[in-house]
Amino acid sequence: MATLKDIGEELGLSVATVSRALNGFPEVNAATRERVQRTAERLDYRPNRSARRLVTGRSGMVGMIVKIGANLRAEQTFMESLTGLTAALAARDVDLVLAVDQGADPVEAYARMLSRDVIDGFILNAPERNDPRVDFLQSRQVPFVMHGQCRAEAAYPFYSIDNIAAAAEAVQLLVALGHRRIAFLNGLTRFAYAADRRSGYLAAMAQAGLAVPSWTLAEDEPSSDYGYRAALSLLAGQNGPPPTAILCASTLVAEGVMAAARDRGLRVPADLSVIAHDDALPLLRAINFEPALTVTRAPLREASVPLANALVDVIEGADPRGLQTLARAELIVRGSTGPAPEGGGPPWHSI
Amino acid sequence: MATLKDIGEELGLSVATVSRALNGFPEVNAATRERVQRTAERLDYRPNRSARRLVTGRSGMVGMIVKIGANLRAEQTFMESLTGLTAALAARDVDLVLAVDQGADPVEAYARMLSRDVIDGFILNAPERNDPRVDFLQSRQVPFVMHGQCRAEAAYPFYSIDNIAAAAEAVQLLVALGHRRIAFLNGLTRFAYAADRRSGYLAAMAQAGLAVPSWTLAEDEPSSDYGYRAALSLLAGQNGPPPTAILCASTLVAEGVMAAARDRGLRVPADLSVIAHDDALPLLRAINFEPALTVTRAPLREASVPLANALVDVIEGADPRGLQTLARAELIVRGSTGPAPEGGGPPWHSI
DNA sequence: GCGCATTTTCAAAACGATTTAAATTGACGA
DNA sequence: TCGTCAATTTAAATCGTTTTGAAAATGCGC
Repeated sequence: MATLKDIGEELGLSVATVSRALNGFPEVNAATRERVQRTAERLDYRPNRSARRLVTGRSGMVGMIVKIGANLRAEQTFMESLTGLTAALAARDVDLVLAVDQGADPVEAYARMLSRDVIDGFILNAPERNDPRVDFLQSRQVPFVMHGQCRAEAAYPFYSIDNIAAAAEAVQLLVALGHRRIAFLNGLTRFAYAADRRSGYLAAMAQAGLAVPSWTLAEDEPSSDYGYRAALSLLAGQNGPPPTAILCASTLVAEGVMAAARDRGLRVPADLSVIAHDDALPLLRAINFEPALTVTRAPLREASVPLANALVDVIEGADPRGLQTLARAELIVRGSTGPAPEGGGPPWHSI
Repeated sequence: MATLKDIGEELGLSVATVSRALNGFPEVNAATRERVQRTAERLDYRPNRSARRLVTGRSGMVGMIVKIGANLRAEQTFMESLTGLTAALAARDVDLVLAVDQGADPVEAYARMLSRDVIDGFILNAPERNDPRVDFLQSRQVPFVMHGQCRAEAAYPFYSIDNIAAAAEAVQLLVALGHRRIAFLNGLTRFAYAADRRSGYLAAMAQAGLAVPSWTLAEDEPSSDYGYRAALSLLAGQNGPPPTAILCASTLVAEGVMAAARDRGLRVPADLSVIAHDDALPLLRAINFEPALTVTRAPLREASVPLANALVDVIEGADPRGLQTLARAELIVRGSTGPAPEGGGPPWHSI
């Protein structure tokens, strides 16, 4: 393996100059830099990370911890994130070290990884409200980037979509189509994304002057099964008149809802409109639904590059406040939403 | 952060002695070692990994590459492996670097990771027959450990279960129960595990003098859906008399088979015996089947510790031939297997 | 008390990068 | 000719460990 010394000897230069030339320092002669770069290329030079780390204190590795659960969805979205992240990090010359957490304590896995002393920073995902990992890492002064939370006062970099707006826009579309009874099969509100969507849904409903009885706002692990069961229960109308539109936490949930509608002999969108949030996972595509699914679309993979760059930047000392992105989900109207049947019927009453 | 020098100064010893004392070299006085260890403990000394690596030339990181596909099963088993592996590697002071491969070339992702020059070795899983990764890594002299293949002449460490024996034992159990028409819904035989099970199944059938028409030996991605469709087709008996027993590649496949039996009004095990191989994944447990599923059981997670240790050993220069484990699957007889109906009926004829 | 083997310890040299402080150029004006 | 200044380059220190070769300390037999 070629070293700086090898390059220096080859060209009759000191390692210091070679190091500077390769790291883009301004005080090196343009011609010299050119020669150094060419030789480095020819010798297939690659810096020894241990040596670099020994002196800079950085390792070029960031950590990510997977919280393992029984639900497939988390694994799927995790895989999708992973794919993009490893590529985006590699472009910044950083590797991803992975660990799996199966414990009860949410910060223990982070502490363990930190104690191994090879990590420059972390990528956090699936944040809960007041996520304890944030306090922990901040108290230890460990750089990290958050995927999925957008607290305005946050002192750390994040990338998230505007879940409040996404849910609100979905509701507004349905309201414009004449719907008055719009149910929401949300994700678990202990997670920030679901809590935000809940806010957006409630705000938009309130703005349209529509009541939201508690039984029309469900929450659960967003699975197809959940969508099916919850929709059946809603459409049975035991607690009140059934919704004319259902807003779904994910395309998986929508899949279940569509199945439930079919089983009850309802047509989509004539009898029931269905709209979902779409992470654009490859497995279950909204356009393949029958009818094609109306969604608020925000591809998960688009987060990879901003997240990777933000983390590397903040590790290199950048101001986190310049590294906070709040992306918008795109509303894509397809065949699963339509005008409310019979003018939408009467709205629900509050309980 | 305390260093060797700190400890040395505290005790009036040289760093060399301190280093030796902590690393268990025999030539250091027992009393000195004791003193050093106590001081190290007190100062909360932890070796600087970069410094150590700089001199040993190793990084303390091993790589693993996930082949991404559309099938959930791979992700699930991958997650299960990951959990155990990261823990087992951590016990040997090694971290796991992960990358995701979505390309067509099976070795490209390995080459890319190697070129980043931070990896001491690899963990390979899901080997195919004559897996090209083996040749590639051997030609580059990169240490690796293989999960799931057991070639006797292999010059690398591996951990695998005896898939030939597992399939054979399952067949033998069914034969002992009087079954003559035993179908096999195998996994994809381009993978080593499925090729081995196929051999075991065919050998055991031949030994029992039972014919195996080609349509009774299916292969596919082992999903519940595949089990359902394949079982329906088998039980319809278009190609010949239906099997009285079905051997399944996984519990997922068995789930589909059970559903198909139910839909055709067949009772398990009175009309149809079902047996599966069980990786003991947490999601779908064989005892929760109705009736409880007879299986050849080999928990995936039991591979983690042997794999991690074998890899670290071979990186440290151990002879790979001492690091090859062929584990046995445990045959667990539960309610889904029983005596063949009507004495098993006539065997199939060869085609 | 001496020589000699055996423990035990030490100083110094790696490892390969970054970075500080100093030295070397060459150009220019005085 | 000399000094000054800027532009480049360099030697050397540094990071914290492992390891080599040598030195010191110890124990033993005589």
